[in-house]
Amino acid sequence: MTSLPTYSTRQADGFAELLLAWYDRHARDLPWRVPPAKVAAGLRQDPYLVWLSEIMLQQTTVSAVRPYFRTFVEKWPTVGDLAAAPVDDVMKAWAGLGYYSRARNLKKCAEMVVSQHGGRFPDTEAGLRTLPGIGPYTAAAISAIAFDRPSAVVDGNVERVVTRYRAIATPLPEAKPEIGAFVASTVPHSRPGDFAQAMMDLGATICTPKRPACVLCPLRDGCRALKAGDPEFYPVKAAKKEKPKRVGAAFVAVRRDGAVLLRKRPEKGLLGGMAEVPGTDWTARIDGATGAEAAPFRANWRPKGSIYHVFTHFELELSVFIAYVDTAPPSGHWWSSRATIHSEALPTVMKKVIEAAIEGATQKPRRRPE
DNA sequence: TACGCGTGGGT
DNA sequence: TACCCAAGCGT
Repeated sequence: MTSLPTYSTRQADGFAELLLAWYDRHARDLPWRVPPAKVAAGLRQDPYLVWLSEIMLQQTTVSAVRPYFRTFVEKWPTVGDLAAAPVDDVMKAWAGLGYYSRARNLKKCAEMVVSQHGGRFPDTEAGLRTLPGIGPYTAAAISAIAFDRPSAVVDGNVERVVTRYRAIATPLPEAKPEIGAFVASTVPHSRPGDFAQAMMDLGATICTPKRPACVLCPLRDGCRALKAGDPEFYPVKAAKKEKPKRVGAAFVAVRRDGAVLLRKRPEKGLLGGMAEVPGTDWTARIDGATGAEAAPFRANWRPKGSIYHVFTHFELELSVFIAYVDTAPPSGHWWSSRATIHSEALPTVMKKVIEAAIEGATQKPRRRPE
């Protein structure tokens, strides 16, 4: 059992004050945020909007989230609206944002808030942690931002800011407890929500992964990494694994009126519950079936080149085939018309496939290292 | 604990 | 180009 360093008030002295003063001048303007001046006037963000934005922002950039957040708030202005929505509608609205289990848990969570909490989010970290999709980070963020509690909010930005400020050379994720201890010792009992958001804004705009703008940083005087001359050295991370390559084939069946044949992927696992065109399994290159002979049914399949897509843990090359057929959909499949295809729950990789088949100037073979 | 889980943008 | 990265969670 290793003991964490205890941070005296003096070690973190001034940290929160300097950071908050900076935030008062430089807070980003974000649609899900109440600006510091309004927080000072007593305004709090709707916990539903804080939760929705935090789920969307998990491992996802602000620019990617903006349009989705707007759409969701328009479609489902309250947690009750979302709880009452068909899950397929939620998946369709989430399509393209990635990490689709977030969308399923979002829906489950909304239902639980309504059925078990009277339509109000729990206002403590422990209570929030009982809900699906809410982990340590998100529970702390909601409790601080929506409920004004002094939770230690630690995300990737905070990890970077703190490992630099304290010159913590322990690699992540091993360093997380030490980072958490520092944040817990530093978070102010006044303005904890602003403090959390200030840390994240600092990490996103000043204390960036590459070429941090230390000259503009409100914490530069106390930053040990800057003093040592190489802030970019931090945070130290464990080595990454190599991404395996997989291959497969995808078959775009098109009806005379332009409708495309779709089916639904299994609820669990990769792209769980999302729509796809029929295709082979995605296997290691060795014995992958990637030709027209692997088609799910007989038709005049014509090759339309291939598409390339990178997932978190593997690279995928799909050979694309197209055929014009006019039959009843096989069981479990459906025809999606030109009008509905754009609102299906199609992940980006499948949009690439359909694009290649239909718009398809055959994609120029991409050169990749073997 | 380590892995499975998307996507798009930056350098 | 080939990485790296982004407000993590569930198992």
